Amino acid sequence: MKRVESVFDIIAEPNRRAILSLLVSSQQSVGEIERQLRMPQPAVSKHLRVLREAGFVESTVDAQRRLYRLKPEPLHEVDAWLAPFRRFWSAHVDALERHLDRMDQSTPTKRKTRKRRRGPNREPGKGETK
Amino acid sequence: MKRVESVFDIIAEPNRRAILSLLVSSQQSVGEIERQLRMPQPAVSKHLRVLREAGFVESTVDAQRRLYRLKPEPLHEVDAWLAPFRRFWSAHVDALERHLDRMDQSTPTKRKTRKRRRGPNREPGKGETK
DNA sequence: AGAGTATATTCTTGTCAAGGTATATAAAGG
DNA sequence: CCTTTATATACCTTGACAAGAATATACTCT
Repeated sequence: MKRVESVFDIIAEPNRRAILSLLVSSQQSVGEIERQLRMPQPAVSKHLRVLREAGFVESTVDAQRRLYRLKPEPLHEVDAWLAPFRRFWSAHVDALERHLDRMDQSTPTKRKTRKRRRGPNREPGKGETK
Repeated sequence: MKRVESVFDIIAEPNRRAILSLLVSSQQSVGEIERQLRMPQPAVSKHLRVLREAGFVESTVDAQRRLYRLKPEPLHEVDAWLAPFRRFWSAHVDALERHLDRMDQSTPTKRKTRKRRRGPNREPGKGETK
C-alpha cells in the first residue's frame, strides 16, 4: 500500500517544502501550520502524513494537538546527493562564468558551430540558421 | 504551454538525476548517456529537454551529436534551500540521537497520555542566528 | 542524391498524486 | 452526555507526466 517515494519526490511538493521550512524554526501543531500557510486542514494533515512516513517529521501528542517537528535524516540524504555537484561547481563556476564555450576538445568532426549563446535562451535548433 | 517546473520537480525524476550524475564527471553526448543508462533514446532526449529548459544543462552541437554538460545554477538553488536545515541538524543531530523526546520542560496541564508541552511554542535560541 | 547515423518531436495511454468536500476519531470541558 | 476543538481519513475528480512506439529533423559521407 505504501509507495516508496524517494526523498526527492517528497520535497517536490511546494506545500511540503513550506511545511518543512516552517518546522525548521520550531515544532508546530497542525493548526499552527494550517494558519501560517493558509491551507486547508486536510491538506496539512495529508502532507504531514507523507512527511511522517518518509521520516522527515515526527509528532508527539499534546492533548488533542499533535506537535510536529523535523527529523534531519532525509534531508541529509538530499544533501549527500548534492555533494558531487557541489564539488563540480566550486571547481568550475568561475571558469564557466568567464568562458562557457571554451571547454570543448572532444572530437570536432568538421566545422562546428563553436559557440552557443548564453543566457536565458533556449535551443538554437528551433530556428536554425539554415 | 510551458509548465514552469520548480527545480525540485525536475530532480524528482530518477532518470534525470541519473543523467545529472553522469554529467558531473564530464560532458556526454546523447548516445553516450543512452548507452550508460541503458534507456531508450527518446527518453534520454526528452529528459534532456526538460533539464535544458530548466537550466540544468546546456548543449553544444558537434556534427550530428549534441554534447550536454552541466550548469550549476539550478542545483545551487536546491543547495540554498537546504541551508537552513543544515544549520538545524548540525545543531540538533546529537541531541536527537540521544533522546528524541526529552525536550519538554513546561507546565503539565493535567493528566495526559505521556508527555506534552503547552503554549505557543516558538522556542528561543533556535532558528537562524543570522 | 541516397544511405547511414544521431537526436528530437509528435501522439497516445496509463498511472499516480494533489485538491476538495465530507466525515470520522479523539480529547476536553461544561 | 453533548458540544467544541483538533486532527485524521475516505472518496472522488482532475491534471500532470513518464513511458512507448513511430516518425521527423539534421548532419555526414560516398
